[in-house]
Amino acid sequence: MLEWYDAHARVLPWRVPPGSGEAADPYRIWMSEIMLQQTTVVTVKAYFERFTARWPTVADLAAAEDAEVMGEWAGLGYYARARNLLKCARVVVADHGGSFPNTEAELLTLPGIGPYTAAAVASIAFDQPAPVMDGNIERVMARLFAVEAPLPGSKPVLKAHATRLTPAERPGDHAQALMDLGATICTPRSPACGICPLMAACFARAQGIAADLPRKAPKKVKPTRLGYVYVARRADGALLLETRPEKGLLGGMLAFPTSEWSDAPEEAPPFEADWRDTGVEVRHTFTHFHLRLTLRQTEAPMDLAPERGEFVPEALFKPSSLPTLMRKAYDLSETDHDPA
DNA sequence: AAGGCGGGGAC
DNA sequence: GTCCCAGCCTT
Repeated sequence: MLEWYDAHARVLPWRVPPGSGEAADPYRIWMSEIMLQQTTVVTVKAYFERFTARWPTVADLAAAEDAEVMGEWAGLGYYARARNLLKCARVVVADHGGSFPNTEAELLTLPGIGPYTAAAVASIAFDQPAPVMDGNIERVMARLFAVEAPLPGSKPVLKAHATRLTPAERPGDHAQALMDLGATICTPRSPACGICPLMAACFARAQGIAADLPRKAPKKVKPTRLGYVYVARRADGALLLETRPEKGLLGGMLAFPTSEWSDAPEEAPPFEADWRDTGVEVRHTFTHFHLRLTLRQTEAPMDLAPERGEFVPEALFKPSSLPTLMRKAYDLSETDHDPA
């Protein structure tokens, strides 16, 4: 596995090339692992570059304003990660002298760091033989040992296989090798068994069932929820926006006011006005439901003091600081701005 | 143990 | 449209 990795390791912004002798920066490894949770490498790259350029050290990040970090994270999703990222940076500075702890057990106590991330940081940044388990490695183990029991019940068996294979030497490169393999060869559909370095050892390949593994429990159907979203613009271009509550969907993110989201939502405009029915529907799909928001718009008087949210001057408003649902509403709203 | 929690790309 | 992704937290 390590020979294959030395020859084929992907070049990634947070990765130290194998054999370079360079030490990995725990801050950068941690940052990349948080961003990579349930998120593809392609998506993460640009965010990782922006974050590390703006905040080069954990102390820089710990000193940042909450709104700056949430705005920079906008579009990446799973916003609890951004809130925990900042919490974690502040704990590392306040309680660990600005250096990440170097054991799996200590890392596991930090906000936003669970079993996967603790093992990944311990092995990649600190060269400790902590067995790393993620979706890629689960799939590789299920195929390598032809585990036919469905996920998530089979997780303990897959973890046992991964633990047994974790070497004392270069455990971080071993873990990254398995993840690279899962991402490029042992893919969910149409695995490229013909060029796989583990071809000779793989039981699923021998049985011709590689593409059928891992089996998974059937998923639930996503319901559709409805609602209204209210875009109010003043003559000077300022937009009415609010910061959503810390907990829950899009927590801590900038947003246009909306009604409740349900089967039969009631209108809930942020202030009394002649709200135009634009005839536009904003469609978006979250992890567990589809959403359709009817777009309402109005011109707000300059002297209005809203009870919800506040008017953000045009010069201070960055569309890129909105989560994608709200960015869609902004792009679909009728204005003189260029949707491109 | 189960459910909440984003978004984009591949098919 | 569905499935998947370097998962974590709450209940």
